[in-house]
Amino acid sequence: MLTDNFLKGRRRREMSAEERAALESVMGDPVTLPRRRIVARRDEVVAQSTFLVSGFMCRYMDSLDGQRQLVSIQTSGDFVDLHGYPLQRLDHDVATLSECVVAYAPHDKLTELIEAFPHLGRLLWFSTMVDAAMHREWIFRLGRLDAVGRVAHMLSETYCRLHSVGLVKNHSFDWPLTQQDLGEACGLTGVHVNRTLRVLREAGMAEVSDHVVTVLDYDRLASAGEFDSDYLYLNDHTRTP
Amino acid sequence: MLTDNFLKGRRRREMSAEERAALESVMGDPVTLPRRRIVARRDEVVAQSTFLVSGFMCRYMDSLDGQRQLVSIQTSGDFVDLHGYPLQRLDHDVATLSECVVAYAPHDKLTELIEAFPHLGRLLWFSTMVDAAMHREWIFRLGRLDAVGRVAHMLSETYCRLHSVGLVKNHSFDWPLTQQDLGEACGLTGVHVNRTLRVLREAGMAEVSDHVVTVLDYDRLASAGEFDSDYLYLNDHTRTP
DNA sequence: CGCGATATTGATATAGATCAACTAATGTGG
DNA sequence: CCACATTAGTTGATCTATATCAATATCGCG
Repeated sequence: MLTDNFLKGRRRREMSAEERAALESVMGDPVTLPRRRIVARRDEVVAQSTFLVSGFMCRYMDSLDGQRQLVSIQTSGDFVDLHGYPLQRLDHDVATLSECVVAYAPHDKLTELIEAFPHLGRLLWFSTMVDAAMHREWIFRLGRLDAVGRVAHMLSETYCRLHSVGLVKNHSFDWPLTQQDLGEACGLTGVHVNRTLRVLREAGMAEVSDHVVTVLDYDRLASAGEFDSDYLYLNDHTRTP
Repeated sequence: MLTDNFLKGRRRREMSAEERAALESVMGDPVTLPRRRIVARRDEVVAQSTFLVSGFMCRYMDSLDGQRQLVSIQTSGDFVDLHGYPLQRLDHDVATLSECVVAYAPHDKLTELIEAFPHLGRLLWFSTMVDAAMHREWIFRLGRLDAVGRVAHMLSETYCRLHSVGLVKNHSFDWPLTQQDLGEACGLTGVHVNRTLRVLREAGMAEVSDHVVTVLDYDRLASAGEFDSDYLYLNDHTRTP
């Protein structure tokens, strides 16, 4: 089903078959989007939210001089702009990083869904709160870690998230971001990301090549990024990669 | 009433008298907390959330070498750790910055409240999504603004938030944070915050003295911080300070 | 084959950190 | 009420991580 990866591997995922069917029923047909496509713009009034079935998307904000700051990266199973449901209008832009399959959930149907299944409503709320927890971790990363720490933290986070939905094979996962993109997520220039990745590679922690990340030594990578996956609210089974 | 400032000045505040009374009824008696008191700790399982009636609180995370990063500042009318309701356990610490009056809302009562008043449930969700929008703006601030921009943005944000709940008088508001605290919010050292505040003061944009911030030229301050209050989701009446 | 995008490396510049000293305010115990 | 300790703020000198600028290399693709 389209929503198979929704909250997969997370604590509190307990969702009845009935609830899952109800959630699935509010989704429109799946749509394939090309890479680097803007999906929603800041200030836009939104009447539906995007569920990411597969691929990578991001949310970002641009500064006046055109510098871009990613504020989140979304992967398979994420309800990308569910934030737009209570907020009604977006405070950031949303775009694809790779080719993506998405399904749209109209907000009026979400309202019906939540009134019929209050517990499912709390799960949806929960999923947006995990996003907020990731935001907080990004604030910490930008405010208190140096370049090596930031990149190590970013890679550790992505590794754990993708592991929880079964998208890590042989310690590797697809990674459609350029070094420039990674810099825009970590508050660094593309050039410095390049040098930082070399440090991680030469230390035998992780390497990125050909749009695939391979985590060579998770413990040391996580340690370099002061990373602890607690804030992802994964369940015991998927928590340790 | 205790919750008078909840969502005050925000879009979508529409709350019926019945809803407001119901919200008020889940709050315990108000409690006064001293300044610099830790209220909740990371990893703690939480069974109640803290509503901030008056004063300043913060949420923060410490790095391994003891460096602190504030991830949010909470002011009167904020449901400080409502995030803990869907999440059940916290990913950060919570403390007071000034003497505070708070009221606690037990989570089991919140569940009853939301099932009885689904619309009120969406308002609570909305309030946590405004927090998430602020998190995103903090990510942008740390990732893309220089020291002057970060501090200008922080002061602009606080000015608008306090204005919306009526706590700005004569372009001034109480500000219990030290320069060190402000640095911990902006990813700067206390020393550099000092120099940065001097720049803002000498430019005639804002000054901080004796724990009071006075905004001398809001337009230039906001401009220096690339600040646009959209993400606070204020209504038309309170939006322009 | 050639062109735009991406990655890599080197040289130099700079914003902010760090270290250090001093001042001003605030509080506390004798 | 004063002596002294503690905390917060201020300023200067120096250091360093990362930005910036520049050049070259590589790769996928029309």
